[in-house]
Amino acid sequence: MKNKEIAAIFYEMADLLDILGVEWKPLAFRKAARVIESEPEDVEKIFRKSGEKGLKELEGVGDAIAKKIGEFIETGKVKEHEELKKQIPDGVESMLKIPGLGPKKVARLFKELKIDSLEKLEKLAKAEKIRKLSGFGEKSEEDILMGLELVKKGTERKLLGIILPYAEEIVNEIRKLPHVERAEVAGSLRRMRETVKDMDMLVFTRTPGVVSKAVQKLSEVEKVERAGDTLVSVRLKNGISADVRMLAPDLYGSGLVHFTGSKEHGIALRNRAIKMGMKFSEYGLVKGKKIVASKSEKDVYAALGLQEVPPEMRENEGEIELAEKKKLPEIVGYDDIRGDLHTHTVWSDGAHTTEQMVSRAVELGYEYYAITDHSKSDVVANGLNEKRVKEHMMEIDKLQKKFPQITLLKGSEVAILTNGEMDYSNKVLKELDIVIASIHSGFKNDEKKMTARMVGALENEHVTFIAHPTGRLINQRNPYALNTEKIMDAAQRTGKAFEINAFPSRLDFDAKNVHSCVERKIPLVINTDAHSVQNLDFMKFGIGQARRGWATKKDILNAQPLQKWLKK
DNA sequence: GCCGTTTTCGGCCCGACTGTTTTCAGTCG
Repeated sequence: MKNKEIAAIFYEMADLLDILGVEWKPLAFRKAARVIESEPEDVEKIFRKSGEKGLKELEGVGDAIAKKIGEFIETGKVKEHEELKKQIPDGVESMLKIPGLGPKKVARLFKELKIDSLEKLEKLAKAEKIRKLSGFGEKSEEDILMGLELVKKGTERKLLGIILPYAEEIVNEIRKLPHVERAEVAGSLRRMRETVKDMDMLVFTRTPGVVSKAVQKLSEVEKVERAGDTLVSVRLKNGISADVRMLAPDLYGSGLVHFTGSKEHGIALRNRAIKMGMKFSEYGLVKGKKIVASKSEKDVYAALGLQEVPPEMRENEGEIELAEKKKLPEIVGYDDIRGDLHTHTVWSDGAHTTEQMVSRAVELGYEYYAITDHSKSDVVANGLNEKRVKEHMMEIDKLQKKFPQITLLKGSEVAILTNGEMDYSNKVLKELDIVIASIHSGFKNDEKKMTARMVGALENEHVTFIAHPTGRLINQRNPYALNTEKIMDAAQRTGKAFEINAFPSRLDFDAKNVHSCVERKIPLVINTDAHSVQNLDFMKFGIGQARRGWATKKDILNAQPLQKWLKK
């Protein structure tokens, strides 16, 4: 799959063309890059099958770009890209990463001061040489030096599961401020993207100036970066930035639509408005001087002739076309999950007892709940041998009597060994209600071997589903070398399910793979993989990914009554 | 460079804030 590589080249070309001062072309390259990046089909496949003509079917891809894609597939290079790179040193391009420096300023720093590296930029900023350029001043130098620090610290995206609860806390603080009528989390957090760069929040008030000042004084604020009457940008104590936008209460709907994004979804909506003789911004859907819709999101979409699109689907990946035909899927809701099927206790590497975990499951209102500690070969996780499995089962039987309101399922997260066999014999597996198959060793196996291990597990009649199927850990570990097509084929053949693991650093399968499963009608389960009572609250992050992958209730086994899907 | 229910040429989403300006360009989301 070369889509990502090709997109990266076009993104880079756009940056380089920007620095050269070329107009509009960068826009076209970025658009094509975005389309290619999010295209589920392999563009190489498209090219091999139907040539440049096939590529041109893609939105934003015309003659020139189709030709470049073909060139990359054939030669591994794009000549124009190589030539651009010769004109602009890498160091110049990397200056774009500094907040406040865009293509115009970077071009001038390069041309007029011959700055071609971040080191040189730092040196000249410290030597107060940059302020001599017209349009730059003392503050510009300060900002550059601060920006350099940020770039050095790394600009890694933060985990949804860490940031969303924090953002919700802050929004709750804001709701308590005087003159605030409503406040909401917006942006990529509201769309439940697996990682986020910053927080967007919306505050609805009739006195934005007053609220702006109060927000700047919140205890979590470390530094105010920008402040106006409608927007406050702050850096919080945990190092993340937050944009707080103030709007009139009547603009609740248009404001939320605008600031929830995605950017691409927003652009598509605005273009649609223009075609309908209107204009759309956070200030409402407007015809001439008359506001047509602004109060609720539903109003705004309706006035555009669309069904209301759930935030998680707003990526301009076909949802608008479906909303137009009133055919949006009814995606799974945050209250639809009836039980968690992947949880740990102190019997292996969990922090809480079986009883503590079950009590919390009851509090969460689950109908059923599976206890699935690690199997014997996962020694570091204190995996259970056959004897302890039996003992744990007896404990679960006792707890079942104590908690009749919930159905307890005896399970295990069973390792798929490097030789492809399951860690317990079929005789043991047969005793279990839920058998999770997962890979915890031999991460470095090649694609063929790894795929075979997974397929083998899917073919075992006792296996219920595969946990965290790609093994990726966000920002820490890449997915296993794995042919996901082949394991999905095997799941289809055997009727087995895949997990959407809701653990913040996993979110595995991700939304893209979820979408493939939904299209192939492969069942899914959403689980927290909780290792503590608190972890059981991770469920919503998994549901978010399911919704991003357009999964409906009937695609998710544990959104359905137990007897509908559990054999035995 | 792409694209077409105002266009095969001439547009290309929209608005806020900052710094360096004396009215606005550049950057950001």
